[in-house]
Parts: sequence; C-alpha cells; structure tokens
Amino acid sequence: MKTRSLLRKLRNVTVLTREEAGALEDSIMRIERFHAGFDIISEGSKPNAVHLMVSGWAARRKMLENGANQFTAFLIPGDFCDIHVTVLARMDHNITAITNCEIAMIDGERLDELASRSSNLARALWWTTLVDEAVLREWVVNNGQRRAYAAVAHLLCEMHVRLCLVGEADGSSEPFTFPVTQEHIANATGLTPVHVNRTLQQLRGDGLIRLHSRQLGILDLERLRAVAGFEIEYLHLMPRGAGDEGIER
Amino acid sequence: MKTRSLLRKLRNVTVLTREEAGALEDSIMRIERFHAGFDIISEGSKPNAVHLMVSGWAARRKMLENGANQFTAFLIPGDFCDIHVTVLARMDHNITAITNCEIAMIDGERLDELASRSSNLARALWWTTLVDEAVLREWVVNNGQRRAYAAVAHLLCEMHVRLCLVGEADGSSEPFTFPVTQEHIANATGLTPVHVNRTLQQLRGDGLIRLHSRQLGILDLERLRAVAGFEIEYLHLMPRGAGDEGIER
DNA sequence: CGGGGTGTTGAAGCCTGTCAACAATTGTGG
DNA sequence: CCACAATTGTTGACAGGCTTCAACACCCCG
Repeated sequence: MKTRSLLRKLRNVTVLTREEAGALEDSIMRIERFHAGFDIISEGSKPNAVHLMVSGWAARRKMLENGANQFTAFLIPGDFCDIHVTVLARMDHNITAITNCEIAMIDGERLDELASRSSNLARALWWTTLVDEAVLREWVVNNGQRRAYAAVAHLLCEMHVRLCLVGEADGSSEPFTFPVTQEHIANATGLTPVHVNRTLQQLRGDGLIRLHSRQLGILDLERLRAVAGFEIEYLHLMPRGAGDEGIER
Repeated sequence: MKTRSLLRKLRNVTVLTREEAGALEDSIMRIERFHAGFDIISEGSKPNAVHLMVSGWAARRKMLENGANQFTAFLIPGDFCDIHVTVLARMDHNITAITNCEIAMIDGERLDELASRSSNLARALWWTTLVDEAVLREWVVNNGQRRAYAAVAHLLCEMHVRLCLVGEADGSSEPFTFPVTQEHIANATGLTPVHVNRTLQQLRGDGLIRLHSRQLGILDLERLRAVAGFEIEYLHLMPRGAGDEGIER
C-alpha cells in the first residue's frame, strides 16, 4: 500500500470507495528511492511522471545566485511533488530529499483518467492542490510578517497538523519524528541557522516544545499555537466533519 | 469584451479558437464594481461564482491578529481571484480592491464544462493556476531571502512582465500605470512603508526606475533585473513561442 | 578513534523597524 | 475653482532583531 499516506490524508475530507483507492494504487508505475541530500527533481527538468511521497521528507527548494536556498514547502508522505507538471514545460525549482525517500512514480495520464471518471476523487485531488497553495500563502506570511519566534512556532504547528493527517503524529504531547536540521528550518523561515538555534532555545525554555535528535515533542499545543498566531482554518479540514482523529481544532 | 485581458494572457501560451474565446465571454453572468479599499471577497465567505479581474488592481490579503496585513498576490486584469473555490468550503483570505475594480462573475459550472469540452482551454486555465503558484513561491523567496532593495526591485520586475502579458505595459521604458501606494508595496514585501520609501529612493537614485503619481517607468530593465535576481523562466512563458510582444526575455 | 555534520555560544555590526513630525499630493465639498 | 481634510510620501534619530563571523562542543557513524 504505497498510497497509504495519501489515502489517509484524502479520507480526512472525503469518503473514498475501495475501487477509487485501488485505482490510485494501481496508477503507480514504480517506486524510486533517493538518498538524503540528493535532488529528486531538478530545476529545468521535465518530469515524465507524477511524483508522490511515500516515505521520508523532502523540500521544495529555490536557489539564488548567491548560493542561498529558500524552501517553499516541506513534503511529507502523502504529498505530491508535482501533480500537474504535464501542463508546464519545466520545473522552476528543485525537490530535494531531506531524509532518504521513497517516491511513487505515477502515470499522469492514468491519474487524469481516474479523476475524470470519479468526480469525488477529482475533488479530493483538487483539495490537496488548493491546500498546498494555502500553505504556501501562509509561508509568505511567515517570512513577511512574523518574528523569528512566531515564525518557527508556526512552522512547527503546521507540520504537526499535516503529520497528524497522515498518521505520523498524533494530538498528544508524545514526541514524533521531525527529521530536519536547524539549517533546514532556517531555509524554510528565511532566518539564519544561528538565529534558528537561539529561537528554538527560547521555545524550549518557555516550555513549549522539546526537540532533540530529530524528535519533536509539543508540550503545550495551545500556547504554541497562540504565540504562532496559528489558525487551523487555512488547512481546510472541514468538509467531511469526520476523520479528524486526534487533531485538536 | 470583458475577457480581453484574460484572452490576451492565455494567447501568450496557446492558440484559442474564436469559439473558445466566445464561450469564455459567454460564461460571464454579470459585472460587479468595487471601490478602492473595499473587499471584493472576504475571509470566511463562500463565493458562489468565479471572480475574474476585468479592470483595476486588487490584492490577496491575509490579516494577522495584531492588525498587520500581508499581501500574497497582486491581481491585475486577466487574473482569477478564486478559480476553483467551489472545491473548498471557505476563503481563507481577503481579496481587496486597490483601485476601483470591475469584476466579472463567472458561472463556475459552466467554466468546468468548457474546460472538459476543450482540453486546450483546460490546459490554458491550468497554466494560469500554476503560474500563480510559481509567482507565490517567488514571493516566499522575496520575503525570505532578498534584501529590501532586491525584493522591491523583484516585485517591480514581476509586475512589469505580467502587465506586459495583458497589454497594460510594454517593453519600452515608457511609464505605465502602477496604482499602488508605498504601503501596498510594504504589505507585499514584508517591509515597513518607511523603509519602502527609502528603498524606492535608492532605486530612483541609481537610475533604475521612475515612480511618481502612480506611474512607473523602468529606466534600465536589464540592470533592474540584475539587482533583483529576476529570472523570467519561473513565469513559464515558453510553450507557444510566439505572442511575446515586446516582452524582453 | 577520527571526522564530518550539526548544534551552541559570544561579540560586533548592520539592516530594518519604530516613532514622530512635517511636506506633498490627492480628493472633496462649498 | 478654491479651501480644507485626508491620504500618501518624506525625513531624522534611535532602537532592536537578526546577521555575520568565528570558535568550540556534541554526536553519530564508519
């Protein structure tokens, strides 16, 4: 079940039939593995398959002339790297593996077919795209308006919810795997690694989080969300009303 | 021809038949007018029509608890405010009129129909969506990595190209209408109005732009793009290869 | 045991924010 | 068409958040 995470995510907002789920699974042509630090998709390339994250973490990465990197998204299991690439000629950014990753290569045309046969599935796939966009807008806010302390907190809140959606975390204060370095957080928030370090120390000192050896524990979710100005509505989890296992609203 | 700007934009990347163009025009139910400063669509609302910018400028605006505003896009003629809203329950941000605006209200279902009948049109609409997303990623970079000077320059470069695409500017150094206040630029770049002012003075002093009474003249496009680190590829203008009237690559 | 990546700390400086006042421009009503 | 008000743009002084640079500690892995 390489689509396990994806299905779990979709089922937060819709009901999928066994057939729809099976068809998704069957659209996978093969699995590819990438080592941490390597590019899964490179800027300028033209992917000939849709890439779906099966396991591991990756990042959308834009490079600047001066060598700086800015992430525009973290990709976790269940996320598409490039649903709809077929429309555009070339990738305008890189997708880079943060940890070792398993990527499902999906036949794009077959996916289109499935969507045209099941309006329900089409809507669900649309939903993932639009939520990705909403997250991206929130990243603009993070980089533009929030101070380091709130920005880092917000990022942690976002990832926590998204991880919950695919079952990689739960609503408790139990630590979950959070395999990014402080430099990765810096690339995501537009801060320097040094300042991320100091900011994390503050968050730890304030009793909001625990973050050690790639394990993140959220000690006081309510307060963390408060300092982050995190409002969960932008993730659009409402539609079905069920399936929100353990995610605090 | 309320779809004039949209058609002009789409024709930069594809060929549209007279029928396709006519069908788009016919999908417009009515035109609504909004005064500068007012919300066209509000956070939390559920639009029952697709909104297309016909004339004027608007902005996607996210509000923070402290009252701060962050823009996540400037909308100009030919841009959709919310193509695909039907998929999500509610707007997670505001669309605010910067100038007086004319908005075409389009029947969403009819638009879906058109797209399903013409894969060419569907692709073109997809293209607009994906370019909007690419622009959004670039805004993350702008807010995260670029210094004020480069960020403002980049924003001007982006708007210049986009205005060219719909015929509101050309490739010359002739001034064109650029109806935003320094506060708007501040909201877009994550800077304060005061600092935007100083940054614009620098850009003017360096002989790169002229900006007075809502008219922007780009005096040295090449140098402006250089200081901005502006690389036009992210706007994905290639596909058709023609139609790039006066836009410098 | 060694080495590279990662995390941590300190000092110094700069970019940008803040506050506040004033100038210029635009819009409005008489 | 002028006068006034409101908005927008401009300037200066000062503060502060974050960066930069550099050194060192830690940890995991071969």
